[in-house]
Amino acid sequence: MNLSQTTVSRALNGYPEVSAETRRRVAEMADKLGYAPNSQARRLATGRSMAIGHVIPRSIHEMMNPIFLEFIAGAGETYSRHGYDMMLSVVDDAHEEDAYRQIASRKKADGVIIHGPANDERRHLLLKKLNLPFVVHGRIPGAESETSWIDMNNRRAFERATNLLLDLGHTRIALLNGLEHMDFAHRRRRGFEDALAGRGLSPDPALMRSADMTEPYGCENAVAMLKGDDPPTAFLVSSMISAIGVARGIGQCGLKAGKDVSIITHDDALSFLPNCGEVPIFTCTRSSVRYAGEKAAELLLAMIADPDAKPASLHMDAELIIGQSTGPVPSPQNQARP
Amino acid sequence: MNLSQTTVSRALNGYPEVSAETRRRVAEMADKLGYAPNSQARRLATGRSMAIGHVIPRSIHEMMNPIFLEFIAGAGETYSRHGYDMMLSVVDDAHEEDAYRQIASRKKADGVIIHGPANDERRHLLLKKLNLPFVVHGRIPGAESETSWIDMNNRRAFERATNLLLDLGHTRIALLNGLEHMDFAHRRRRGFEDALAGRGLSPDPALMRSADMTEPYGCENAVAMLKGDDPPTAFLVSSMISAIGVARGIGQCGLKAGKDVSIITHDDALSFLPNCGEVPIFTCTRSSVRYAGEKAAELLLAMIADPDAKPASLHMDAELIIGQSTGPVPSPQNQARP
DNA sequence: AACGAAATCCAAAGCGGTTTGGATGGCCGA
DNA sequence: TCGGCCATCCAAACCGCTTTGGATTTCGTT
Repeated sequence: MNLSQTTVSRALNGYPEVSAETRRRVAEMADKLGYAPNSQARRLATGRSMAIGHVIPRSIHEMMNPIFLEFIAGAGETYSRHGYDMMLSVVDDAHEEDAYRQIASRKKADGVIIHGPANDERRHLLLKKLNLPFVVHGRIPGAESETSWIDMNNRRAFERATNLLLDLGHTRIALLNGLEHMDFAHRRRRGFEDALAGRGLSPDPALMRSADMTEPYGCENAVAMLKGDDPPTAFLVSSMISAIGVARGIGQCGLKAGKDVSIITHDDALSFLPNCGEVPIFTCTRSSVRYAGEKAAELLLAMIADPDAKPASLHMDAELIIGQSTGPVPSPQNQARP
Repeated sequence: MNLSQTTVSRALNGYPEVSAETRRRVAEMADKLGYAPNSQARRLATGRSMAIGHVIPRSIHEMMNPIFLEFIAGAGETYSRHGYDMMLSVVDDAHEEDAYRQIASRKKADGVIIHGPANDERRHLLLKKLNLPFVVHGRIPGAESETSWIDMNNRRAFERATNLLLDLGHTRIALLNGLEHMDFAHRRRRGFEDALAGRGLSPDPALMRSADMTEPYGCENAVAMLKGDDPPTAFLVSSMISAIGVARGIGQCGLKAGKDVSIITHDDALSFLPNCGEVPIFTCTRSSVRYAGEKAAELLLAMIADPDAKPASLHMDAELIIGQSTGPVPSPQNQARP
């Protein structure tokens, strides 16, 4: 070859100061030799780490679940399409701040994604101080205009779902929500309450729960409520997984979902829990969390490419899809009781 | 301060050639200034990337599911405890090889984990050629002794589970397996068949399925089989998620799981699908995939620390846990039919 | 009191790229 | 024929750390 390091670098990186012929030769050689620039060296020289960080606390919370993975899968595709790496840090809850500080001071990533913002979120303040670009998956209450985020309209989705149940004649509607110190769950609850208020109804605390969205959570609470006096005729559930539990609970009580008791769940469109077919099993509000991951990544990469741009955000509406799990409220005399 | 770069580096990295007093001063200063060595520079200088790669194909396969995430969570903890980063690459199926090549040639990671080995696995050959340390989660048939791996005893687990069902009097046992071109599913099937053979029974192809382990997969096949002639009295299922589907299907047929029809499932101990309590919902073979992740990471880090060490492996046995979903085979006259 | 070993610390040379500021040569118009 | 302008290519500086090989100081010994 007998070419300088400069020329090789320029040829490989597509700079114009190199002839087409030379570029071809370089590419050919690199291919034959299996050469690719050492990424550490390149990162050091350019000052960009070409990586996006995701720090996830170790605790077994809602996030550490398939929804999170699906988001990651979406984001990961976008990253690799743009030549970025994805860096995951699984840390002790107490060291979450440290993790961000390390990413910033050691320049481990060019930006991060904030997962699962809480009602009293503070991570964004730290990240601003650290001057680390970030995008929020969800929204930070009170900081909507000064941060970049992507979120679905949780309030509206649950308002619409509740209205559907009300239209079907249900008035005793139970809400099995996620942890309400998380922003998304908080909004869903507001949507639920707003819809009830719109019909002059007030929510019954006995029919509202907030916890990690496991399967048994759905089952146990469904059974408890259905066996209580004045049981609900419908359930509004925050996750497919819990909804499956609710369905099981309904079955345990000798009732039939979609007939004796209605269910509407939120469906994150998880790959291993398909809820489709001609008539999906569950009536649901659906929003692909994988798509959210893709978009969040795009947003973040754009921010990194143009640091002076204003914060951007994407607000998506969930679809309301009718499935087999909803029906009109049964007339009292037909209403089976355990 | 007025200390040389050399001294600072040594102080921070715990080398002995620096006095305790100086080390203290350096640490203090670093803390006050929020200084931490740039990781790219360090990686370049040391030649070690201090990262472990996980490449996951984009396709929606069994891996891209909560089980994978749980493994990741376990491994991630171990990594961060040892100062390693975790690098995830989500790539197009066709580019999986490229991804490994890049990791090796650009020195993006010091080692990788192979997920979901197939019956005709080849990735390990490439990695050997690339001289990239790796650990297999699962086993590569025919390469057990020359690779490092961690696996549960799939064959034995399903053999024991099948024997339990046989002991309860079941002879019509259905197997809803994962994709059998994957090693783990292949082994589970062998366990199932071995147990049957041990009692002089031969498996009925009409009662065996192999597919992605979704919820509907469980439900649809359970319904189809139960409505067929000569239906099974028990199901052996490869995943909790599908098992939930099976339970739903059984309910749809007007039968009761654990009474009319038995279910044993494999339980990966996923956080959002707890199957415990005094008497777990499902009788299961259980093995924590999160623990597997921790151990795999430890194995790999050890390999990296001592490249000359022989391949090591960890073979774990699953627990067989009795839950509510199994019972003796119902006598023919009591056997409800849809 | 002189000497060698041990304890500390430092200057400078990598690590493997990117980028800056020129050098070189071919081709054009005057 | 010659100066000027591109089009190409190159030498060297730099990115921020680790590590090598020495220099300097301290201290126990004889």
